[in-house]
Amino acid sequence: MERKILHVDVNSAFLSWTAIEMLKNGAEVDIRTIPAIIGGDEEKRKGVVLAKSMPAKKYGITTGEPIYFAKQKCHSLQIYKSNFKAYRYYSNAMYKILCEYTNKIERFSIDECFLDITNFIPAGKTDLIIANEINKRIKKELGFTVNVGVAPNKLLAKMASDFEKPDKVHTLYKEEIPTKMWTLPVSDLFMVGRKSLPKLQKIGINTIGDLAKRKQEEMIKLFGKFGKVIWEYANGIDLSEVNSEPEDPKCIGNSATLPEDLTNIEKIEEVLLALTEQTTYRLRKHNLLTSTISVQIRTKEFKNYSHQRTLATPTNSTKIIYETAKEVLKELYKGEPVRLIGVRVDKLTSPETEQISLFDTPKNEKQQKLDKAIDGLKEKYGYNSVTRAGKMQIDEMMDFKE
DNA sequence: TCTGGGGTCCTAGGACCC
DNA sequence: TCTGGGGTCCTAGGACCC
Repeated sequence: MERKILHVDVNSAFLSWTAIEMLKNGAEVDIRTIPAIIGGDEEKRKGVVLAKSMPAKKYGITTGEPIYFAKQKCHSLQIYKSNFKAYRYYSNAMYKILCEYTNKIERFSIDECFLDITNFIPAGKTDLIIANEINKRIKKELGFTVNVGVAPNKLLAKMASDFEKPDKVHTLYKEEIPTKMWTLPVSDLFMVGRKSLPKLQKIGINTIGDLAKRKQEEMIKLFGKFGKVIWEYANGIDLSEVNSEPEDPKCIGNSATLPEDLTNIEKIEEVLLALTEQTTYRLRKHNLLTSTISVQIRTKEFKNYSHQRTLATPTNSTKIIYETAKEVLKELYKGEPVRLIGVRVDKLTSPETEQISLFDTPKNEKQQKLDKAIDGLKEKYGYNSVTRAGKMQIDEMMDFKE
């Protein structure tokens, strides 16, 4: 049986949400109607475009590019800060509306959802009618616009929602693939990015149709598993289910670009501590343990290095994870100026399924109690209410979200 | 010129085991 | 001097997504 899948995508999400938040607070201009972007702080070297208005898009401004470039493209460009608290609020409000249409719904990101409405289409209605209803209701009730893609699977629904924007509903049924999708440049295909585009062009693949018409074996030979995936996507094949069960994360990490390059190991360790505290706090909030700790650095020259270490016993202890991270950093760091530091925990497991290691060390109950107490205070009074000595400035330097 | 931060998945080489 | 094959796990790096 053919499925009925919708993909709902908020138009210029961060910018739209900032716009309605500003209007709510008495702003006179709607920043959706002028060349504007949401961006990081250039002075703190976080200056990239996170979202752009439609007028800004007309100047050729793209998401992810340095604000410095964006300004050169448009001298009157207005720049606004992100507001994740508001974004979460609007994301949840939208999700709540979408839940009225099906219970098979997946939050793909803060501003995108997949809905499987196959078994939830009332008599007399169609998938397209429901898509239009959703589009109108969100605009009316929440004040921002969305694109909705209507298709028999997730990939096609996502491709459809990416057609003309904003505030549009598009279908991409099987029979529409040749006319609506194969004519597009291959870079428009989901998963074809900056690096694979030139490789595809080199072998004469310029449109999604070019890719679809190749032999699958040829793509596998040239690109391995990735080749199989993009060949299937080009042919509109995607059997993946809309997954309504939020899964446990596979990894948790925090990283920060520093306002200035650091070479002083003590300073680098201070930042590492702040990052480790964020990461382990989130790890405990998920009620998970980790057994692999990795540290990442980015140099002044934008070279990335990482090292990791696997522990015999899973843990969520800030102390153990920080001590490990420090050791990993020591073997990683060769003295070059550091632009970014990151810490990440992998191989996450639930305490219930924890294997008792032969080499298990007695649990440090005192340390566990301390972590728990600090978490409680952060929960109650805000993340930055409790800071370890010597890292106050660092917390201010990094915008903690969540 | 300037280049965020949070993730997922894949690959390739090496260690180690049977 | 030469020297298997299959499997798992670990590590470092990278592509891609929003």
